[in-house]
Amino acid sequence: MNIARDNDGTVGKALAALELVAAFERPVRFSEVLEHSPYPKATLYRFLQTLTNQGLLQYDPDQGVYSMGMRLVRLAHAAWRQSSLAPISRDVLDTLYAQVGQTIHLAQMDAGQVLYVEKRTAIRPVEMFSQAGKVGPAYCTGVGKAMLAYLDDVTLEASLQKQAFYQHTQFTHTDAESLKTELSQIQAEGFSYDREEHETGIICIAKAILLKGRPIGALSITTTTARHSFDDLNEWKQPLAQAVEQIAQAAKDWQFPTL
Amino acid sequence: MNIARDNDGTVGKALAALELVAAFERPVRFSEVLEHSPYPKATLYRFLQTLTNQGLLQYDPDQGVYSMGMRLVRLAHAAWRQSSLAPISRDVLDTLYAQVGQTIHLAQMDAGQVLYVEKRTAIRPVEMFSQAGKVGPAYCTGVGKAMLAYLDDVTLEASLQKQAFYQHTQFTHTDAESLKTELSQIQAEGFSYDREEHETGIICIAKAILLKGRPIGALSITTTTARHSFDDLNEWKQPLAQAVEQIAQAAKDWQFPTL
DNA sequence: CGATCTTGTTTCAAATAATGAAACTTGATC
DNA sequence: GATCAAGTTTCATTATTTGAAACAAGATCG
Repeated sequence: MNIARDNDGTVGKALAALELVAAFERPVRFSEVLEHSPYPKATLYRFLQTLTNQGLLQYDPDQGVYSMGMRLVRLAHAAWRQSSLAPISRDVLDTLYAQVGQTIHLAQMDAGQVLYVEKRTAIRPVEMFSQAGKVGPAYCTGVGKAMLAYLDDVTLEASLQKQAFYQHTQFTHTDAESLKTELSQIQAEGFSYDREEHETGIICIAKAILLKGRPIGALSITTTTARHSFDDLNEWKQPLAQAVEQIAQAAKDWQFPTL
Repeated sequence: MNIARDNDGTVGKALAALELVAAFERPVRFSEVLEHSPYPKATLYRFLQTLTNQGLLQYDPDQGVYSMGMRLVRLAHAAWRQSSLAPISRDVLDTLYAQVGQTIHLAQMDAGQVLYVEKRTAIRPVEMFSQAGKVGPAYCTGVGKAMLAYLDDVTLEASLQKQAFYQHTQFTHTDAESLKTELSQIQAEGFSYDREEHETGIICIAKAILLKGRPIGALSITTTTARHSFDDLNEWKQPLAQAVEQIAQAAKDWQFPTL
């Protein structure tokens, strides 16, 4: 519809408070949240109390700290099952994993960011950034760029606004222009690559999953420079494309809600 | 600090509307939600709009249906990481699984129900929200009874009120009294059993994870009557107890060295 | 040992947002 | 082209939220 501003009344503000707590990634005192909050003391206090009552937060009286509530996990389970690509992609991912034996990620777009919804880990898992439910940047990941490449102009601009363009490595895109140039190439080629743009030594090949021409997700095969060269990535083009096609087909049959 | 009623204003009501959608377990039309809703048309309409704006719901204009939003998955990831037992239990579960080779569940209590936060199976080692986030009844599962057995009287009564006592099988407890009797035994013995109370042919042994005398979770080893007898379950007592002890220890140490 | 600071909680009148019956729009159906 | 169902908007009324300030409860200090 329009820009997701604070026109959502009390609910929007309460959720913003919830995000404040989430951002800490650890249990927090009331005063800590207050420091980072735009709301006055009493207001924030009541928000946290309401959220706790509702099970969206947990309060530990011993330590006097708030942490994220388990009700979210229950709700997320419903979300994951009914509107992520993950459940319908299960078998396809298993097959693809059996074929390539590398780490596989299935991701979707969420608020300009990449949201990982499913994963298959390599036999010897390299300890790296990613888990289902985890979010990552779009501008410097294979799956992120794959999806960006197929967005319509309006949505793309909105998404680009949200990119941090933080230079994680020497290969990271640091501005929208150079990223856009690559997005054109990706659309032309149909495949997207992460050439150590997010983490040194980590590379991947990715491909967008399209429904009615719009990207509903992306699939990637990840490896390390220690084990494979950039050229090696192309050997997975065929199985990757096939898996993407199968998921797209399944999504079509499932009448998956478009973003 | 009292019964979680509607004293949570707008936020509580909006979340109730979200639960309405979640309960369908599939994308729903506005009118379908309305039928099950205590709110008038216009009110519910605005709730769904707000929730959609906030990414807690997704709206598919083509089909005119609402489904659960991906923002929940993102938030749940934070909850799962920072306040579930799952992350700190990882290694312990791996070890236990290697020892017994049976399906393992790690659960916590949430609103009188059992919330599964982690699982190990032979087929798929890492499944996040597909299995984690699932809820089950407390009165007829091994993990549920294990936790109930250690609740204080007040909390226990509140939890018992929420049990459905639906007779899943011929072995299911159908009233609070018979359940209470078993809870005493469980507390005395330290172990809890599911003797086909939830599903015919499925049995398990479970043990509560205690912190300061209070149950913070439970761990179970599940098998089938086809493969094992009730007596066989006791062979896992030792490794199960050890795993529970290790998780309890990890939870204790996890008390944050306040920054 | 009382004073002072820090952190968390409650109060209450004013400001704001939520409410819901009813009217309206849209699109499908006969 | 009339009828019906589903979804959306309006607007005066009502109820909730708001936040400065006062208050309580520990800590820490002189």
